[in-house]
Amino acid sequence: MDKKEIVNVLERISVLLELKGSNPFRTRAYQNAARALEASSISIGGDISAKELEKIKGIGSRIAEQIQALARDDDLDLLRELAEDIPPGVIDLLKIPTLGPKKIKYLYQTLKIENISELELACEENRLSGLPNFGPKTQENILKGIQSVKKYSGSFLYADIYKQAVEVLENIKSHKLVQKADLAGSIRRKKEIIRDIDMVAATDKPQQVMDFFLSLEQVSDVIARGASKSSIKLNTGIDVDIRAVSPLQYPYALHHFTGSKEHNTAMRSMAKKKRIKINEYGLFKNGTLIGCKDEKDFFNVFKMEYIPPELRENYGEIEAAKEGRLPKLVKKQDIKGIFHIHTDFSDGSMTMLQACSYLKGLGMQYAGITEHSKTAAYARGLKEAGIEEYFKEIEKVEKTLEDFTIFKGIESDILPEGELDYSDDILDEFDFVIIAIHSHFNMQEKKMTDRIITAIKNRHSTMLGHPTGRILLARDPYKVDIARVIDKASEYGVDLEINANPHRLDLDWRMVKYAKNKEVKIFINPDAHHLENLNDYMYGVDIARKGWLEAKDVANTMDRHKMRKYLKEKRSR
DNA sequence: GCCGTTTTCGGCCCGACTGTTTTCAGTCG
Repeated sequence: MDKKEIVNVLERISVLLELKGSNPFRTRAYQNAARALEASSISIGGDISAKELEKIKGIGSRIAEQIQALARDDDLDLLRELAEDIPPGVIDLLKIPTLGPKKIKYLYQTLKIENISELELACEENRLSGLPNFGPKTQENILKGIQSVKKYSGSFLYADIYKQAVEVLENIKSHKLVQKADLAGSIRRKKEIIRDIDMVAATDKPQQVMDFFLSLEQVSDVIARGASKSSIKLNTGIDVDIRAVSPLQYPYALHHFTGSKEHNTAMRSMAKKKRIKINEYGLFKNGTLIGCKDEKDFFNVFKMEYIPPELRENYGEIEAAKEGRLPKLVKKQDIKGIFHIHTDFSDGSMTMLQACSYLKGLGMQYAGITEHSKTAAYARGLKEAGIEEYFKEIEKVEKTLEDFTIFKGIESDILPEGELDYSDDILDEFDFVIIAIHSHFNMQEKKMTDRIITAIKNRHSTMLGHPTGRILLARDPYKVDIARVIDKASEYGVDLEINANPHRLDLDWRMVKYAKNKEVKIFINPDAHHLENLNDYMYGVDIARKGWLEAKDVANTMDRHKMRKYLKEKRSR
């Protein structure tokens, strides 16, 4: 089993233990271990040593052994035993809001409810109402929850809901009693998938702000209404939570509601050792508030650097902030040029001139045009005969634009055996080559990994495009040992792409950090087919930041002269 | 199950809201 699968197993054990009602701290130990393993840069092979694993904080002797067993045999007695006790459908019940492990366990034991459909039927037949601690309201809420899960997946793409979030936020800000308001939660942390929108408002009259919030025209349902905290469902299906606090409490509340839960837990635990209590209202030493005017002050109380929201995942940011070694995260302004652009030469809708003029208008210095290669017939991939015309067009457009460089590129398919689909002679003519998988997704992991590594070894390869092939909320990544791919990319001097298309955001930020540790450079590319997609590179910058990247880690922060030299050196390796 | 400036046992983050109760457990973030 590879690292990612082992992380999944540990998370699964945690969920199963929770459903069994085991010691909650044991449950959390597995969760923590999963995160710790995921965040570590350790490489997992069949011969991984327990000692090596135990060095990771959060992994003790017992779990180290279990990870060893998983890496070696793909098997674990504990998991098998737990899975025998609990049918797979029961785990799905956790997706239903208002339903947690305790209630699920009870329903499973008393009513033998094993999946969502059975639960729905039981609610409709009024079998829940009347059970101890279950009343008519609970039953109704569960039914509502099931409908919501069925109708919406319960998850949303960041790009799809960001606008709605800002719209609601602007509404809140417009209220005369609101002094300050910000987005918080996963959207502020720039997670690729968002389950709900969180915001915090500073006001001296929380009740009036709550009333205003609940009366917004986008509200389709009120989930909770409290004196300082409320939740609503928007008519687009996503929930919004808002918290109103006094202006004095605002920085603490903003930190609290930005999370993540794991970051907060670790911060509180750390604070507690210094006899400081953290809650959403403040930092308290012996019951006395430690004043902070903003989040920067907040971290400063613990002699920590300010931790940007993107990094607050308890992936090592707390230790790094204490030691003053947080990265200076890459910014949108650092990006000097854009690669991975499809024009109407293959399956794009814009002309080359439109794309490049637009980028120049954004202040960019260069573009790397990449049409699909010939195997991608569905996308009108370039046949050998069309390449000369393609180059001529590039040269023509380049001449019309002053101080702007266009690099001649191709997105070359990686064929099933790992070969590229043009001859060496032809590949030699391009300034750069993005290698990528577009077919034969269903391969065994080893075969897929070897296929990609074979392509990485090709001296023409500049970078690996959308490295795992995932489509968020739609298609799983193909089976690939991405850590091994990154190791080989590092060895052979091939870069990796963060595909910034909001449906992809591939490479995943967790692995971006891994790539950084392996000194693999990253290109942030929009994979644009339409003019408006060219701006998507900004989502890629968010992901790069979330993966701890600095400007020097991102290839397309180079100016156009350095980039030309860089690409040339890559070709001659 | 993990961990240690309260160290090898005894803790393990903190609070709001809901729905069920009649003082609180469960869920959520």
